[in-house]
Amino acid sequence: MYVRYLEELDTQGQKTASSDELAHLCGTTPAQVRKDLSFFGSFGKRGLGYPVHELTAHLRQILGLEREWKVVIVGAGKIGAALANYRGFRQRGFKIVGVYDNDPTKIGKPWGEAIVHDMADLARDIQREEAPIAVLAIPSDDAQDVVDRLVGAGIRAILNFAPAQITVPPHVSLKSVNMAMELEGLSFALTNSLPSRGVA
Amino acid sequence: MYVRYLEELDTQGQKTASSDELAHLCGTTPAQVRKDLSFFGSFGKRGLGYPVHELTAHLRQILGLEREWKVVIVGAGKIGAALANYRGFRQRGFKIVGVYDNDPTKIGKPWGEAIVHDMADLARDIQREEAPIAVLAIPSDDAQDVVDRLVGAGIRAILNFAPAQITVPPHVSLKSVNMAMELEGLSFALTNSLPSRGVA
DNA sequence: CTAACTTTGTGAAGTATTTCACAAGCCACC
DNA sequence: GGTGGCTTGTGAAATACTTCACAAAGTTAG
Repeated sequence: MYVRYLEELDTQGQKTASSDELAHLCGTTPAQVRKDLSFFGSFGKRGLGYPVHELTAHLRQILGLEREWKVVIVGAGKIGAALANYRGFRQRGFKIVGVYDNDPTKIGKPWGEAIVHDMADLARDIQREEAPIAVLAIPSDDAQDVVDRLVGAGIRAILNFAPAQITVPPHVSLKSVNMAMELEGLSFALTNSLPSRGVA
Repeated sequence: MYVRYLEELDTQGQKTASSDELAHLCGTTPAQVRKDLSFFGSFGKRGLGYPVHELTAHLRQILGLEREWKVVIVGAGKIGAALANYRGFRQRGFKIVGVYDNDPTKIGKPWGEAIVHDMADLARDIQREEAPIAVLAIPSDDAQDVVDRLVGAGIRAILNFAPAQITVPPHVSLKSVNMAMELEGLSFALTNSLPSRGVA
């Protein structure tokens, strides 16, 4: 989050930013900003704030954003399509090296800049391309099966959009995004008139 | 999360579930399950566990999932398309009452079961339909503008997919999902060989 | 009915996270 | 070069969250 806003400030030509300013941008508190950043090092100058450009570079380094990550998308449905075309991924250094599906009517068809590959080739291609990250956009029922195959092929991280509980071995990182559950969280907030922080 | 798995158990005809069983399903601990549930009431029977069907109903009540929520989707791009067609929303009681865009080449065109409406009508329709929830799938640059208009029209909750920082008044609930940021989290985990919980 | 076994609900203990508050450092101006 | 006004970095305090551990309550079997 800090990287996002620091890059914006950098583009605008701002040289330094105080913890107070970053806190307002990110919807948190100045103390939180200072604690967070101090965890990784001592980047700021007292009386002045944090050097925007330099701090951005430091954080990008820490987050591993200086390199390009190869990503495969599994599932050529609507969500897969949205993700494959999402410019934000490419902009931020994630290169989509393949889209996979097991639907024979989709395999071989063009798909944006790429074509849809057969899921049967997934394991081979992951190893050949050394793609460490997979984005999962398939129905829940198949999710764990596909994950097991990905893990077997040596995948190291998975971003899961299927609304299913999934398990992976400890050396594989997993993040799940469940859109219906996000809406249900809002339903709870509406039902119980929870105050919002006003920021997200 | 509990609702999701309880519904599954209910469908399978299971009458009761222990905190231990729920914990395994949800990737947490039995103590956590008991604490979470006890926050809302005392639902379980000692020696037996929680009554699956009854607990589901209780939780759905608490979460406000017993009613139907009307939802508008703003932005008829790829992400909007994926969301509009996402069956999970409808299945879980969220009814999409309209899709809006400001692109003249899209307005009036069919869009799944609905047609794309002009964003100019958004405020009027929200008031007429009394749709309390909006899903935002538009470019970041326009996000805050559109949010302000939604708030002005009386929207009460917003699920935002634009990678932008957005502010709303305290009476409006806001949740943001930033897909690139999720990937960046995985990048950090890979770069730093963080162990995963193995579950999500 | 009793005894052995389960499982909840919950204070208390243990961790983790956030906020406070202030010394120390840096800049700018005179 | 000294002084005043900012702002960081960070221990300590406060708060939040998770886990422990066990009495109480229910179930099952004989």
